[in-house]
Amino acid sequence: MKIASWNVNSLKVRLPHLQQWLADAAPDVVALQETKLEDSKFPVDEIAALGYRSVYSGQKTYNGVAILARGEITEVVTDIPGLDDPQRRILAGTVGGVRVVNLYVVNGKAVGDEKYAYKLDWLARVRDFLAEEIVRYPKLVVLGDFNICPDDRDVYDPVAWGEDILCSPPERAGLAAITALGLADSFRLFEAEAGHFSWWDYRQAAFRRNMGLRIDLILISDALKSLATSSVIDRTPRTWERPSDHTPVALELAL
DNA sequence: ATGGTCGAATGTCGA
Repeated sequence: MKIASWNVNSLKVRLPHLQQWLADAAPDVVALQETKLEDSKFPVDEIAALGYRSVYSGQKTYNGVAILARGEITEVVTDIPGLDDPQRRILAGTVGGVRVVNLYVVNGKAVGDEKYAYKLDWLARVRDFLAEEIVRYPKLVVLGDFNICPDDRDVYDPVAWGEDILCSPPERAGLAAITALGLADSFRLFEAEAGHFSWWDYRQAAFRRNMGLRIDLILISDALKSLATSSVIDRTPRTWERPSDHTPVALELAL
């Protein structure tokens, strides 16, 4: 089973890339972020034509998450229980016995900004939700755009970046509180080296210069760790014409 | 030193 995550930065603009990538990479499940589409405008038919079912929780202009899968997607959840949040940033579903939780974590703008406070609170709420999910669903995958670099290996210039947004200690602590539930950063099960990124700014020719960050993560529970056979970043779509600023990441499970 | 690029929208914000 191949499970992927991709922040498409507008599904309307990126639909051709998604169609191409589904055909090339043939994932069983894909979590999308920043679809920026109202549910009534989700391209269900175009995606069905490629053999995928869709569930989605969208909003106009901002945010929006979706899960596409070859199999049936059940037990869908679109909100953190108890959190009244109009921003569409979380979507959970069960596919082939695996619980998939798709996250579009708050960016936060800058350390100290009110959006930063919202980010830290949102992360804490997600942690509490996942603490319940992992009990109910031992085979748990939590993936998406985390908007946090796990450590300095995930930053092109960690000295220059310092403790700014996406790398501040409270953000990393928020992520650590989630991994401490028993959720491993699957990419690091296979690759220890620095310099592997999933996002590059559109400005300053950042992709060409590999000035990127690894902020798109696939976390897996202990029950799935022994089944993981690879976890990679697929840079190819970032080389295409008019790309998303993020490129897909993908996990292979022996399931 | 400061702004640089996209997307959605058509001002300007969010990333």
